[in-house]
Amino acid sequence: MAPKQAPVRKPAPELVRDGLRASILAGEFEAGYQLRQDEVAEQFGTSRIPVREALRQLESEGLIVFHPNKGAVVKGLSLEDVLEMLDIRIALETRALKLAIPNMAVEDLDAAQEILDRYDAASEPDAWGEMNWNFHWTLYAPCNKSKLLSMIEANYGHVSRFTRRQVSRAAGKSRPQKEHHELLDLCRQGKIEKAVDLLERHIEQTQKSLQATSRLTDPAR
Amino acid sequence: MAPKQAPVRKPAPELVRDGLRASILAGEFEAGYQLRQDEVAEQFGTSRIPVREALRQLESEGLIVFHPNKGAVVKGLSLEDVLEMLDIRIALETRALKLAIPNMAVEDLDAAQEILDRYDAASEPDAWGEMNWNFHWTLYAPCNKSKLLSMIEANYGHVSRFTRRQVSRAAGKSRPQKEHHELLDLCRQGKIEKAVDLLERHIEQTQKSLQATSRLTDPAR
DNA sequence: TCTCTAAATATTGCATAATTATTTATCCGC
DNA sequence: GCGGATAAATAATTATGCAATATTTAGAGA
Repeated sequence: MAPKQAPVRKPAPELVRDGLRASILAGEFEAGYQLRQDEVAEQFGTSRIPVREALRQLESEGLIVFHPNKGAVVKGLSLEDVLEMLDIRIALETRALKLAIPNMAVEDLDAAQEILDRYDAASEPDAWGEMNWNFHWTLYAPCNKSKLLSMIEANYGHVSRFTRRQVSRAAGKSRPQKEHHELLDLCRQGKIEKAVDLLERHIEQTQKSLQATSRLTDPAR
Repeated sequence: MAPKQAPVRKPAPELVRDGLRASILAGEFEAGYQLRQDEVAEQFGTSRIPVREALRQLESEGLIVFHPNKGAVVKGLSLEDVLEMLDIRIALETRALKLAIPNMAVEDLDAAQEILDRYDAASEPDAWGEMNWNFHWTLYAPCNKSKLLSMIEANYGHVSRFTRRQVSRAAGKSRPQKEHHELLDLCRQGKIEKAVDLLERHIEQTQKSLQATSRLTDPAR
């Protein structure tokens, strides 16, 4: 039997879902934007049926909201919502870190170190976000818990959609980066409790930065 | 203007989704059971279109799995999967407890106490599960984080589908219940760190019980 | 009897069509 | 002009139908 490449044709609903999700997370739509079904259908070259299935999944993921008989709109998040998602980041990521540290290999630590070095060298704030996340992810991945990791990824995607530019600039680079180095050191030394505590404070710092910048942005609310 | 009751008719996909989810979580289907679209549609008195939307949502929730061109089956979980979900319980619930304790009112503590008293009096293991969860929930609810709480609820639903009978019987009543009393005391005294630590160990205990009973159940694997 | 193949059957996937709800436009009285 | 009712247009929702894929059954040959 020839090792025939499985002719995997992804079902339409999944293509639409993945495409829309990428667009939404990339910030291509503003909050409240209405996703018209025939429009999306035409864009993906299908009928509205697969589109509706995709939209329902994105609804379950919390990216859009369905209004009965009025369609789906891209979900907006309040400051409180984002702060809560940062609490969820703390919850999930501290657990992942705790489980990951005993499993960390030298390569994992080296990879994290390398990211930090590049981070140190980088000057444009726009690049910080991605490197920041790569570093965190490198620390969590060794926990080897696929569901936990995918929840972390999904939650971070939501958060970053709203904090992308704001936080990294506001918080600056030096303080978070200092904490990153400390965090990596603690991982190296296997100091689980201290590392977890630091990570918690590290993300709480993001909460504070966000609150501070938001207070500046809309002082009335 | 008359205070007319809004004639809110829930859309079909949501009815089907909620109905199927309840059935699955109640354990009415065994893992691997195929949910035929015609069958479900007839059961709910609709066509297959809303059913497909409901199934897609349940897929996103992790309750079923879609196999292209073969339909949807109720998802089964391995021991590792359930243990991982208990890790997620620890992650989410320790955070919720930490945030809840400063907000706990006397009524919250009294409600929790009352559940424990009824728990002490109950003799049938089948009732333990629900009371156990009511107690935990009462401790988390004051955190006032709706998304965190709904994640906790969803995750617990998945776990309990597989641990319902197994764990509560295997672990017995006395040890978990002793920990419940301790936990409530720590909440009363506002000892956040100690309470969180105890909760973590409490759920880890469930992991151990589960591993122990599973080792007894299928010794080969 | 067993196995392989092919027809029959069942089921999914998706497009089209019909229905229903909502929004927008138009008209009329004031 | 300004409401307010009515009609047209628009969009969402759901039903139906058909093609594609998978599964089962039946039959032929060893």
